Amino acid sequence: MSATRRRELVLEAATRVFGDEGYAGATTDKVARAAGVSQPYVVRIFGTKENLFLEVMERAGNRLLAAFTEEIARIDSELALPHRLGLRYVTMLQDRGLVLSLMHGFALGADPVIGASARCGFMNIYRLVVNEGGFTPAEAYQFLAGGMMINTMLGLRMGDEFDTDPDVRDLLREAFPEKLDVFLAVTRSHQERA
Amino acid sequence: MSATRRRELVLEAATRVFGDEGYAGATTDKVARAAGVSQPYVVRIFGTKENLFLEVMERAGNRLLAAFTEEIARIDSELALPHRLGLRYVTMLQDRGLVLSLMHGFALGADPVIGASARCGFMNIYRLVVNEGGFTPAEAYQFLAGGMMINTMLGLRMGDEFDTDPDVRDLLREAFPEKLDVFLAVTRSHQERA
DNA sequence: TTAAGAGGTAATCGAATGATTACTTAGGAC
DNA sequence: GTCCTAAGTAATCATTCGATTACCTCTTAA
Repeated sequence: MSATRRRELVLEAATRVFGDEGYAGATTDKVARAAGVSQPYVVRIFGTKENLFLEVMERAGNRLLAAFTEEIARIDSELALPHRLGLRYVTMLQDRGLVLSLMHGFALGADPVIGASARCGFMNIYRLVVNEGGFTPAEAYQFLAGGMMINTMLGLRMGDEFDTDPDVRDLLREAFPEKLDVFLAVTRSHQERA
Repeated sequence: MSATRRRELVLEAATRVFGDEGYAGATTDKVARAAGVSQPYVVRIFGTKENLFLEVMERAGNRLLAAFTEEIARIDSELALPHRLGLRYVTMLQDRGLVLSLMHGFALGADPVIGASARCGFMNIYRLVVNEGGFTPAEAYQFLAGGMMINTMLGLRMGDEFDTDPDVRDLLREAFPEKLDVFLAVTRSHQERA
């Protein structure tokens, strides 16, 4: 297999593993197993585990930027842009580990190199919705806050309790006023992992 | 020193360490050093590192519940309750690592034991503001989303860029419309750690 | 035919880490 | 005084993990 294709497969696997276990909790061996290659090869492709995580975060940030950019460019919709971006974000939860890897990175701001990259990635989203999407800072804040709440619901696997706790049901219905089915489907697909 | 007092000191130290490094990234040795005791003693007090983290999360959740409960009981204020709870939350950021430890736990929902505890702690807050604070589910959602956004700004150490990036300034002014000074003070006190 | 380079792995190493064991010390109770 | 218990540590162990080294195996071009 070509090196670039293999590299992409490893990045996808790493995204899932880092999303589940976090930076410190994940191991290069778990990533290698998930990608179907040997552990030394993962290290050889990316140099260090830290480098691999940085690439995972960068890739995730770029995917979000690309999706939002595409949505901003759409004109064949009567829905308001914040609403459309929110729907688009929920759709992206199906890309397993994508936003969870970012969330783990967002909690590691104390790390000099990971923190700097995470701050940069976050602000790129902010700048996009303000500069290209025409959001006011207040609108951008509200949009991002909703995103962080969705991240938390995903990270907590809150969907696992949807059927057992009526309060969870109420909360998730607020967090996902339209695409609750998508979130619950994502939850179920994550459960199959274990 | 009495065992209970020592135990409390270790819990405080562990809260800071787990807040900075996360569950997997933290080590019992770092906690021990921060608490001024030996590593085996930390293990002996709490049995396992996982147990220690669970106690840190539980303690943090209880502190939040206590503060919100107290604020809900206050009647000598003309401010709306969501507003007062938000101010109270920002005040609690001064307790170093408290909310960051929770945030790390919120990203570990895939872990069977940590995840269950984290979900429980989160829903306890939700239930409090709904049942005791009289919030509608929509109000509770908005309140919690703001909290998750604040957690993210703290985890990212976004305050470090307040002076260098005007977009960061705009965003933080939205996230902390009143107590921005408190957040920036917390940021600075965290920097002194390194 | 063969040499060379790309894609990949097995074996292994050193450091870090959670946990265990055995030991030490201080302070009452009798 | 001495015994006993609670508080605490030094030494150490087994495992795990990231990284390194040496090697293997195709394909391809001269």
